Amino acid sequence: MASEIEKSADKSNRQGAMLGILKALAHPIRLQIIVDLINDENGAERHCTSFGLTVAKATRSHHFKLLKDVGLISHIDRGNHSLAKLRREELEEEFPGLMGLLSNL
Amino acid sequence: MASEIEKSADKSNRQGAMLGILKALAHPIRLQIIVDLINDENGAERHCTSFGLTVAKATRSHHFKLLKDVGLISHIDRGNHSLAKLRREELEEEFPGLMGLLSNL
DNA sequence: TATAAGGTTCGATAAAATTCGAACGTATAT
DNA sequence: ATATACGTTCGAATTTTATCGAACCTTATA
Repeated sequence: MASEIEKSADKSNRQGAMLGILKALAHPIRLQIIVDLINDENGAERHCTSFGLTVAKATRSHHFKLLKDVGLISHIDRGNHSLAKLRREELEEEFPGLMGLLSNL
Repeated sequence: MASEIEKSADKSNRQGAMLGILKALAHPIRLQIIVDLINDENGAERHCTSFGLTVAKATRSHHFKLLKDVGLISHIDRGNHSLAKLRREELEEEFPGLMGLLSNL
């Protein structure tokens, strides 16, 4: 059973996690990536190069790392190939409505 | 009737508006303000000083201006007194699910 | 094995956001 | 009318993000 303190901590972590997600989404490139992934078929895996980003590869890598660090995507690294996959179910489970909110853009 | 181009423009503006909102929410102080307002009773108006923020008044003013500029709150300025009100219905109309998403934090 | 093709990391630079004090403006109260 | 309280604006300093080239690493291919 959770004490008041634990519940409060949960709440804080939850808000912190949401803050991280909001920070990650608060950039046009990263928002576009997530919107694209949401509108893809469920479970789709996409090459990092398939989003038509017009930035240097170091910058692209930076943005994908950020999205991965906050849990928006999982990143399959095969050294040569890099695939991005939306963590759809996990996100819907933790923050119901987030996917739907971003799917209408 | 909307042409394809107009629909595309709408889409882009919509995403731009959402990007602005995400940027506004991507700061702990501003997120806390909005979460507090959401959990208040509908239509509540609150003094800017009632959120317990520990920043200088210039900083506080800056954050509230940002929230107002992206349409998250309306700002009633009486010279002396400053009240903040969540634009709940308008936001729910334009971005269904946003209020609900932030109400569970 | 050697070569090429991607992706990541590092270091430096540029751009954006945050913060605050000071000056100013506006309303309320004495 | 004067003083006080509160909010905004301005300017500067600090901090955080974003960006890119170069070097490096890993896999695939000749």
